[in-house]
Amino acid sequence: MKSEEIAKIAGVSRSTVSRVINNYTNVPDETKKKVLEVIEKYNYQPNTCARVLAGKKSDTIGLFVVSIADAENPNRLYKNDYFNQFTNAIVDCANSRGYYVLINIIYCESDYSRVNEIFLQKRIDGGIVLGTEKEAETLIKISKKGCPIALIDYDAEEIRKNKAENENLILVGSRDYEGAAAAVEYLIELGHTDIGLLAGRMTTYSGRQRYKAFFDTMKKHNLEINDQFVLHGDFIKSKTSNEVHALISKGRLPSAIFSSNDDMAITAIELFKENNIRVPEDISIIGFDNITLASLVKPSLTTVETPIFDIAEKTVKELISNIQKTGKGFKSYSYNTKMVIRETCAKK
Amino acid sequence: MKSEEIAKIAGVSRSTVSRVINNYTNVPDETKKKVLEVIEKYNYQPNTCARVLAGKKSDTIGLFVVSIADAENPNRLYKNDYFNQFTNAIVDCANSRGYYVLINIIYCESDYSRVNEIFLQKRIDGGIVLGTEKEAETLIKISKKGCPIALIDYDAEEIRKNKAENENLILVGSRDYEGAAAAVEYLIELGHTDIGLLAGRMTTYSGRQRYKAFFDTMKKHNLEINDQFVLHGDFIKSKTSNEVHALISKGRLPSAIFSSNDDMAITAIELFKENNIRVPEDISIIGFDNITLASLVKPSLTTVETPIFDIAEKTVKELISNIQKTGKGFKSYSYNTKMVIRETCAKK
DNA sequence: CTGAAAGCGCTTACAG
DNA sequence: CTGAAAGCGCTTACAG
Repeated sequence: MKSEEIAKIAGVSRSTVSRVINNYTNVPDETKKKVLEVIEKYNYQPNTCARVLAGKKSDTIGLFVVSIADAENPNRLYKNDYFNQFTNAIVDCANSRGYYVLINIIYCESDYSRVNEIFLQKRIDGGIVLGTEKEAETLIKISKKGCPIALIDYDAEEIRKNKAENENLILVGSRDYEGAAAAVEYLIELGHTDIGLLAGRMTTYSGRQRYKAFFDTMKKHNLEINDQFVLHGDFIKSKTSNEVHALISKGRLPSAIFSSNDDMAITAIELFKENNIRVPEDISIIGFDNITLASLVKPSLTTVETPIFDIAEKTVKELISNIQKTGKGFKSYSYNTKMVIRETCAKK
Repeated sequence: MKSEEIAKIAGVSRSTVSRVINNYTNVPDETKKKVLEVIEKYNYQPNTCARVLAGKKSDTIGLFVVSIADAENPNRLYKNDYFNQFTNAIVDCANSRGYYVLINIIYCESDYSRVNEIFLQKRIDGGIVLGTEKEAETLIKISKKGCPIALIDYDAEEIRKNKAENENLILVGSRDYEGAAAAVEYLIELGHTDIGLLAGRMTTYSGRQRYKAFFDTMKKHNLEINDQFVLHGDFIKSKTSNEVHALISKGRLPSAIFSSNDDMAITAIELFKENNIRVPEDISIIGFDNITLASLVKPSLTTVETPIFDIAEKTVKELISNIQKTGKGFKSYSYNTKMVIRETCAKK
């Protein structure tokens, strides 16, 4: 069924059918009603490709999820709760605004070229990149060519520096520095002085912010940091296991650990338990993100909540506004985090 | 950049450029090389919509995830680990075979019309429906019109009955009846005779199979079933809480419970713990699915593993083969489940 | 207010 | 082996 057939049945021209579909104001109610009835009756849906080719938008957003999981794990992303929540929230928000979501997983640097390809193929009106802060230059270049792009968890300051003129770039994230600082302050308030760090991946903005906040806060309180207690988990389960194992085998432990995300915190807690190190009696630990799992593990994880749903919603909303040119220009938004106190931290 | 410009630069016609792109065999190597060089140099990507309009496939698969989560939860799907794993596996498999995935969340019956709409809009070449076994008739009707559709976790027998002539339908699932029967057998072997059931949603195939297997296996061993011990959690957390609460308040408990999925099992365990009922000392519990969480909760959950990745991979593979017409006809595949013994079941 | 016509960027018989 | 041309199903100036 195509618009021409609808036109014939309704006794009008294709132009008029098109005007009705596209909500032109200069179609008399009667004509409109007649056409809509036929459309309804035959369950007609305009061919999206023909519309796009004729100049309409595709109403499709590309979601590019950058996997940071272990390369050796064949199912990779597959188990990352944090990304899953984001993905669902984004799909949900987009769908409810009448947008379709084309989802892509990016495993390696060369996969970034897909972002550009998909834009060039005219498959999408805009893109959201979620994950490690890689290839920012590539993405900025694409956005400068007129493709609206939203970046989640990228360093706004860094990008703003010389890209302020960019009209198609949106940055959304959370104030992780403040969140991480609050977490460390909390441990200090509990009386801890010998605090360790489970650091995230330095190629991510959040990884760096949480790292920096840890050192700054410790310094602010004149607390020394034992190099042995700075573990590089890189947001990866296997690396975290290795690092925590190494720590345990050295014999001496900090009295508390700030972990740059929940996944690593949970991995660490598992290992501590296996080695008869009690949490929080022997060691306190605080995570970051408040993933679903955080409230379900035992002991439940004290953590800092990232407002995933708010971030996702804002990202979708602003991206759509850029696509429709209702709002333009470089935009950057940052959301507050929130401490969620549960069972893994005790007084020293 | 369009094919005509590439043609001009390469000194050939649009037709030839198109032939190169579409891998026609009758293009001499030299011509092919020349054209490919220009395409490469200018980073040309053909406009997908123009290709589709001219008769090509869109190389896009629609993924329709049916949410069964609590209606009152605004984030709904958002927290369902089981679906997330499926989604990721499907995207992963499709991407690696050169297919794009358009993802949609279906919340209510009326959302099913979107499946048809998206096909009619020519946005997708095929669709995968994942979730509760609703609206099978609607979906079968769509597939009969020539749209390849794959259904995950639908009742093959039921559909096969009078639809064997359907060329575009694929069913993939797991042998849940056998898996559930094995789980109940396991509890019986441990010496349990007073076994309860946490039943899933009866509108799902897996919900019914797991339910039926429980009753059949109990009967096979001449074990009585106490009506009070049959709880209807419907795969929903809040309903499960209510049912388990009611059971606990009645005072008498079964010595073991077969739960139709891990989510409900984990919810139940939480409640038992809150009421000082020890798992597995006071009550044994076995789940189904082996979601990520199952190995992480304490005590870790004994369960029956559904081979999510295998199912996803097979679904994508067969759907693509139907799209490309390399393999045709009604197809139905079923995968074996596997017991994963952990810590939540003890001898009676 | 509305129709005829051009055009979007491809692919593919068709003819040579 | 290859180009000119028709056609895919829309939208939108243009003219009336």
